[in-house]
Amino acid sequence: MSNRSKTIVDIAEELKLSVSTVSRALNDHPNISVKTKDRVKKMARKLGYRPNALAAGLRSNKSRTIGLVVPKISMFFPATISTIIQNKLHEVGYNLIICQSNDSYEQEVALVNALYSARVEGLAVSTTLYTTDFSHFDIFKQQNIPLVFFDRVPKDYNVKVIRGNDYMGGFEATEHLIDKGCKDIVFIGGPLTCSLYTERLSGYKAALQKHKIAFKKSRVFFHELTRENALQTCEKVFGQEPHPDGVFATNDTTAITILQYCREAGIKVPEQVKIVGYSNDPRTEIITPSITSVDQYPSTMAERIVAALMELIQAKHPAAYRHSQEIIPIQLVERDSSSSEQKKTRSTKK
Amino acid sequence: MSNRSKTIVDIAEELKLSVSTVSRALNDHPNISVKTKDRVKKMARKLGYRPNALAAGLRSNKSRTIGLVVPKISMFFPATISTIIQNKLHEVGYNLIICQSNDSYEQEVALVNALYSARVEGLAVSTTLYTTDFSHFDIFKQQNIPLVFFDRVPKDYNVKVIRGNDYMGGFEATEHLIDKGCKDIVFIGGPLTCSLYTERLSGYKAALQKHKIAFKKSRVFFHELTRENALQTCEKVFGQEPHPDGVFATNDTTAITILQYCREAGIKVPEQVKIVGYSNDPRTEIITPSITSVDQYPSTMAERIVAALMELIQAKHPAAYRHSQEIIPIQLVERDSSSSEQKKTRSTKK
DNA sequence: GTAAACTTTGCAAACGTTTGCATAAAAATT
DNA sequence: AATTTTTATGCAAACGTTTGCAAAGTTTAC
Repeated sequence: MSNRSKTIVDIAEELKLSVSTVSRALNDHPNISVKTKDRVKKMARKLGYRPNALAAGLRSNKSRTIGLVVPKISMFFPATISTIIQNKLHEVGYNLIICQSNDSYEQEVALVNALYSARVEGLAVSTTLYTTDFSHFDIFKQQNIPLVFFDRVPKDYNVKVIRGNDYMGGFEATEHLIDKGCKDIVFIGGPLTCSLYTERLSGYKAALQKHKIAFKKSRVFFHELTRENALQTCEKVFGQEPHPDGVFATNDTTAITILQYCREAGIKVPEQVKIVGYSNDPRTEIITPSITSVDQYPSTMAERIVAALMELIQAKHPAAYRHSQEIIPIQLVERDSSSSEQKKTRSTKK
Repeated sequence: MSNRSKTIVDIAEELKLSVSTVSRALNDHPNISVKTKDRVKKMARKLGYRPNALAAGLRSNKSRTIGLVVPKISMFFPATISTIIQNKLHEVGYNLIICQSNDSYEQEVALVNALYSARVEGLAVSTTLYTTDFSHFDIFKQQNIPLVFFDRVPKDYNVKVIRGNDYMGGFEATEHLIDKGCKDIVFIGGPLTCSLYTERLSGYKAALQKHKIAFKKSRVFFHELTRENALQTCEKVFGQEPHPDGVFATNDTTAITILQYCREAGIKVPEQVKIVGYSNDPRTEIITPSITSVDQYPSTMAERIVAALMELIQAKHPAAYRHSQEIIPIQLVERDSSSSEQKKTRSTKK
């Protein structure tokens, strides 16, 4: 019993055709007659033929595969982006290899190398918090393989970038708090090695300045935006008077943690302190009081990423496209955590 | 300027060695002297050599890649599973291709074929809600490629299965409601084509029976467990008297929706109706009142999946392992939505 | 000093495709 | 009827590795 899996050679022999004809027939090459195509396809089905993508990729240098590297696929924003990218790519016949760096630089390097080794035709990346050396991507630039950075993007690396308007996000979030009456606003950001947080910080500063509020170094904090770190910062911030009257947390996990801390500590939100988060994680809508957050339109971003990759893959003179920046607008979603109205019966969103 | 990327042939020429020696040197084959290995590796670095996984995979029939198919990577449970699988596989030098079927049977078939075409060395699958024909997996069985189903698993397809104890989950959730005083418990499940829901339903029925509560057909509902469908069911259930005093929702999105509906409609949870969800989605802990849910230990499951794949890959006589079932225990996590105590000051979990 | 054993390297085929070029056959043009 | 054009097919090399086998070189054993 021949357990060996069938190849186009088997089809060719069975039909007394050459392998080249079979190959072309299966790929719907225009030079092959309809009759032959039918015969070949029928025989392929009969023999249970399965194409070997490795062989095809090796020979043609086209793997029909895209690589995606994100910090963590279980976080809301990257998860949403990944979902949509995958679906869009599937529509155009590309496979996606999703990888997560776990915010480890070493893992990112390893993954990028592995993806190159797999000869992906394009790469989309949101870097770790600590990636400042981008030389592991050089090979992609050298070989002219489409390379798109999104969300967390390099600061000084000439490449295609698609990112949210983090400056505006920071600005609007802060100004919103000011509009609602805050005068003493804490900023909690991730490490400044990461593009996102420098931008959001700039926006924060600009809003303060516009409204003639002094920037105080003691009111800004930087650390990985985990629950544990957020709690520590809460201890510092609320451990001594005067309490701030507003907190701008640059991710939603942090915003949620602060809200819970305040609830526990008997600090009323939004009456005593108002909170704004970032990313519009579904949890912000569910918690009580619901949390104002900055929506980054992940689906728009994902669509743009796929579009950019496809453009670059099809481009004849690719170099031209490579160094542009696309900025996706953001939108502040106002909820109860920053409300200035009298508290009224809470209403769930329809 | 030679832009062509370097191969082991280039290294061999440079060093006046044969390609076979170079290949073996790079793979740390024991027959190669340490001295040669060093020379080869140094030269590889110098030339900027990058291995071609397609070529290696083609020749050796070992792609060092695993495929994963889940319904949707942005949902809590599959996202968590994917994250851990990816990390575990990375540790042992395997790549992972994550795919989502979007609960479409056609897409599942297409993805499975693509993964076979990519010659993955193993496949882990959680099926769509509607997969009842599993013939697209036959090729993996025929070719003896490790195949592991998890969570949503086939009912009549002889294969390795790792799943949560959904029967017990259904039983404990229901019994818990009964213990808390419920006598009229609504069950909301997904389509019965999916293994999960038949099991959970059996558990529900068993708990009713044990406590001598009659099973009423009018109190069970089946539909895709989306927010929209949950709202419709709410209309039916709460649109007429008598209201049930308990609801067992077999996923957390549904549980959350019901809670919000009740809040809106002025039905007090848990006083008038108690709610239990399924999966222990982080949102259940955050919402007020927090929702009792069944934890499925996704990390344990993910670890078992990877372990099973690795065992199967290394197995000499693979057939033996193939048809076993592993059942991961579940745990009911009690929260406020099913509490029978007097309402007291709400306390956030530490 | 010769045989046996071991270590290290090389030869060449193989993996399953794709593709440039040549060619045969058929159709269209003169 | 001869020539050109078009259509359909085949030949053979190539993609970059891995690997069974042979062989050369070195060490060990008697």
